[in-house]
Amino acid sequence: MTLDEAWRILQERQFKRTKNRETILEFFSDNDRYLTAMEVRNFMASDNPGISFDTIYRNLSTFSELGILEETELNGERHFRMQCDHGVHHHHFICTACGKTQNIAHCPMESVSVNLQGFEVEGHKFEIYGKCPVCVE
Amino acid sequence: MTLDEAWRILQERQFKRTKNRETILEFFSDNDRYLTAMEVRNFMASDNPGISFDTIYRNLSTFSELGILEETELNGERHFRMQCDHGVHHHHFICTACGKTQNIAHCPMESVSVNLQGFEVEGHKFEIYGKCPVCVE
DNA sequence: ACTAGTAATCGTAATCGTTACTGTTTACAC
DNA sequence: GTGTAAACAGTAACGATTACGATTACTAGT
Repeated sequence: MTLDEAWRILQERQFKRTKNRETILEFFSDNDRYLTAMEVRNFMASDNPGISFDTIYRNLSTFSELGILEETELNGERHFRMQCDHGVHHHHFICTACGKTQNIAHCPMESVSVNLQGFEVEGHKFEIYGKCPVCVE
Repeated sequence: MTLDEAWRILQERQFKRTKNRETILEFFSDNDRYLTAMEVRNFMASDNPGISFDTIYRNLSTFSELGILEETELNGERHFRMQCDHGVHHHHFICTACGKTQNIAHCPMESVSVNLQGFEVEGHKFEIYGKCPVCVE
């Protein structure tokens, strides 16, 4: 997901172009990994110390709903990253040290349907956790 | 995991047999599904209204560490259930309405190693969410 | 450009789930 | 029974998230 694509989506849905949204999107665009709300806040605080939690969480949730960001939960904390691969279904290896991800093309759902007659599947989560080559020492 | 097995593990490790632990374990034994700390608390409050959060979370964490309970995180809340299948590796379908689970024998890790040279894998999570046959309407 | 209307924001407080602290009580070995 | 460490109750603190009233700023329409 590029910045241009993100803004196109926002404009289509009549969301306004504000300085805060620009800053948030640039931050995600420059950091290709999972980030917490607090990391976003700390980054934004450098040129806007009074930034509100309301603003951050509201925008992160909006971006996530629009498919601009993808979201996961690690250790009880929401993490966000720029949507990758233009919405093609995929999973992630996630580095527990730096948040960097590696795409996993294989989706396990193809192999499990046999077990689930009568069940209504709404979603699934497949994530691998560990250290990326940079963080492994 | 039966009550007897749980108590055997606890006695091996010198944990004391207390009324609170009995109540907690019975609750999990009688409810074959994922439960929250709050559900445990509400159940215990019926005969012990002054039950402390400390007691509940400490015991749930202990049981989880000992492999008596298994634990997952759903919507930012820790959920616990009695360990099933005697520790054999497996995954779950989890009903988002009632917390009931269905075992998934297939583990996707067998199919992904090719992507992860140089990565140090520490763990993984594969869960399917939806409605069980009882909760589907 | 000006203004109105509404979306977005700030500042702060409230909420939720969880963890931590301090005496007091209890289980269990001797 | 007695001693001792574990477990507990009661409560406060904590971190992440959500909510709210008042203010500001985008954008469309004139």
